[in-house]
Amino acid sequence: MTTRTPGQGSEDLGEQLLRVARGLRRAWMVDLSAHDLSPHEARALRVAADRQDAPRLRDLADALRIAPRSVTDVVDALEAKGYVARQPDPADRRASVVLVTEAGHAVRAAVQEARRRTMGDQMGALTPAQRAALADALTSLEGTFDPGKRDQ
Amino acid sequence: MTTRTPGQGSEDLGEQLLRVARGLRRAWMVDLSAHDLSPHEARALRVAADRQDAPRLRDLADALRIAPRSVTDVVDALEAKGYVARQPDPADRRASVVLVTEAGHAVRAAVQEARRRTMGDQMGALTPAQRAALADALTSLEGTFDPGKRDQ
DNA sequence: GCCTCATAGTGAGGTAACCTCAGCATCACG
DNA sequence: CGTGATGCTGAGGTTACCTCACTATGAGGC
Repeated sequence: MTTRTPGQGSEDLGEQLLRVARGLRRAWMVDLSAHDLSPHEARALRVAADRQDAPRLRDLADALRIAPRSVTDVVDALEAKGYVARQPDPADRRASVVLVTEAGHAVRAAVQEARRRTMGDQMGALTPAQRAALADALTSLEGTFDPGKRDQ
Repeated sequence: MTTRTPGQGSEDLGEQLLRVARGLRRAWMVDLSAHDLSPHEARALRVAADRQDAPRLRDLADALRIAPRSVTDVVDALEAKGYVARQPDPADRRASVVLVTEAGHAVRAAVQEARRRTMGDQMGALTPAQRAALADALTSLEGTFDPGKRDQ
């Protein structure tokens, strides 16, 4: 907590990490807006596309970490764009499941490709050794968080 | 972009970085909400406190990267809490400068200390070598962004 | 079978944090 | 000393969340 101690250095390091993350996120949002998707819409689309059994709205709420009510709007938006369709859940007549349409799979693939390319561009600035060291440090940092946080 | 590629690996690495950043940010917001400050309010307070010449609202807008109109509300909030005071700019009667009050300096110090401690806790999970490697990689990554982005 | 309680989704309405546009006061300059 | 730029703010809109209340179901106890 004094002069050039870990305390001070850590603060800077954390800020730097946040700054870099902001840059990555900004680039990501540019990719998304090119496909006219909000971050939540993209994540919902991804979750729905990645499961073999179509998720209920409730499942999306959990995955996106937002209130169930809010998922209704996200799915409404995706449905309006023709990327998903609601289908009654055969196992529970209260529930709906979210099916990804052909168009939905297409944009989801396009967005993923854009993301891959953008991230590749940025991470390409690192040497393999740097990438390995970064991964190592990030993995250690992830251990400091509440382990009950699922995401992406 | 080839076989066991940076392409795929980079995407994961970027996601991991974003995930870690999300954890840091979450902890930061907890610190902030303990002092009843929004992120923008905290940043505005910091900018105003760090300059020796009190900034105009316009300067805060630039520092926070939000529209000038939006700064009015941020400063309104800080003023309502007694942390800053508007003062007419002696050099330009159109403008106001933002002065940090005693109470403002106090919370700003408290928040900074909390941030330092929180970040120290998280970064403390790393060995000095990991910290150095992380800083090195982050510095390289920062170089890939548009260099015209000032912040914090 | 029926009653009760929990759960899935949504309508209504609220809030926070942005934005743009218009307007006023003031500045800077030819 | 007019003309156009600049600093701030009122009015009002958007987005992305939220809670609360409601309907339709499901599921367990008896």
